[in-house]
Amino acid sequence: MAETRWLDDHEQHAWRAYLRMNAVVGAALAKQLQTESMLSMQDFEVLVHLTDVDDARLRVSELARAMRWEKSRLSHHLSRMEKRGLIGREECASDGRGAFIVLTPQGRAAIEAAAPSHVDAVRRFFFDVLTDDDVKALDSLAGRVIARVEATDTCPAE
Amino acid sequence: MAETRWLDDHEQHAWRAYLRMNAVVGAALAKQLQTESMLSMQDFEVLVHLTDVDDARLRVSELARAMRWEKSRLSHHLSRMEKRGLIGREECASDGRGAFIVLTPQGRAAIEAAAPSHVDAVRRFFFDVLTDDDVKALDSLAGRVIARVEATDTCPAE
DNA sequence: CGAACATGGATGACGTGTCAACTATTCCGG
DNA sequence: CCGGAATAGTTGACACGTCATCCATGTTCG
Repeated sequence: MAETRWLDDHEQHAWRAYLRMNAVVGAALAKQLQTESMLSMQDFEVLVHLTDVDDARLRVSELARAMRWEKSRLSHHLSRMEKRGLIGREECASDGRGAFIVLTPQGRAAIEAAAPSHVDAVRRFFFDVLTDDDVKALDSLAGRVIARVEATDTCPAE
Repeated sequence: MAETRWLDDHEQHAWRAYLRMNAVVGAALAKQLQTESMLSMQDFEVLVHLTDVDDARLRVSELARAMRWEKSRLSHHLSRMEKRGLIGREECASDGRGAFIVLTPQGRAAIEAAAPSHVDAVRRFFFDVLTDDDVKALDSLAGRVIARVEATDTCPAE
C-alpha cells in the first residue's frame, strides 16, 4: 500500500470544524430538549416515528427499520421509555413472537409539548446562520457522503 | 410566543441528511478504527492530543481544555485507557492535587498503527466525494454554526 | 408430523457520557 | 497562621450503544 495521503490544511480545518459542529449542535439540542421537555434526542426520535403513523402503533421491527436502529438498541431504549410511561407494549395476535409499540397519552403529550421548542432550537442553532445556498450545498454533499458510506458497507469488496 | 415556524421541505430534507450523515460517517469510522486498531474514536482523540505535545505528557485539565471535554468524562475515559495500558498517570510534584497523563510505548504504538488507515477511511468515506467548493462551503458554514452555538451557551441571556 | 432453520425480540456484559457529589490540595483575605 | 473559597481530579449513579447470546415462535421440507 502506498504512502498515506494525509489531509492537507484545508481538509484538516474543514474536518475539525465538521466534527466540532456535530459535537456542539448535538450537545446544545440535547440539553435544550432535556431541560425543557425531559426527553432525550432518542426519545424524541422514537416519538416522532410513532406519531407519524395513523394509529400510533408499530411493530418493533418496523420501527427499527424506519429509524435504522439495531433491534437491540431499540429494545433497550423502549424498555426505558416504557418504564417512564411514554410508550407501551402490546402482544401481537397474528404473530406470537411479535410486539406492538403503542404511543401512550403521556407520550403524545410529551412530544406535542417538546416539538415547537425543539424546532426553534434547530433554527436558532443551525438554520439561522445558513443561507439557502449553504442548505443546498449541505444537503447535496451529505447525500453523496451517505451514499458512499452505505455503498461501502453493504458491499465491502474493494 | 408566535406560532412555531416549522422547517420547510428543503430545510427538513437537509436537516435529515445532515443527521444521517453524522450517524453513518461516525459509525463507519468508529467501526473501522475498532476492528483494525482496537481503538475507539475517543481513544484515538486522546492519543492524538498526547502525541501533539513534545514530551507526550499533559496535565489532565490541559488535556480537558484542549479536547473540550468535561473533566469527569475525561477522568472516566483515562481510567479505562490506563487499564488497557495506553496511557499512564503520574503525580505532579509542584501541585499535589494534579496528575500528569503520559503516553505509554503501547499507546504510541497504537496510534502510529491506527493513524494511516484512519485517515484513509476519512478520505474514502468523506473527502473522496467532496469537491473543493464543498469543503470550503462546509468549513464556512460549520464555523458559523459553531460560533452561534457557543455564543448562545456562554451568554444565555436572550 | 418433526427436525432444521429463520425470525422477532429480549437480555447481560461492558464501554461510554452526564450530572452531582466528594476528596484533597492550594490560594487568599484577615 | 487560620478559615473559607477556588481548583484538580475522582467517584457513583444512571442513561445510552454495541455485541453476543438466548428464547420462543414460525416456516420449510423430508
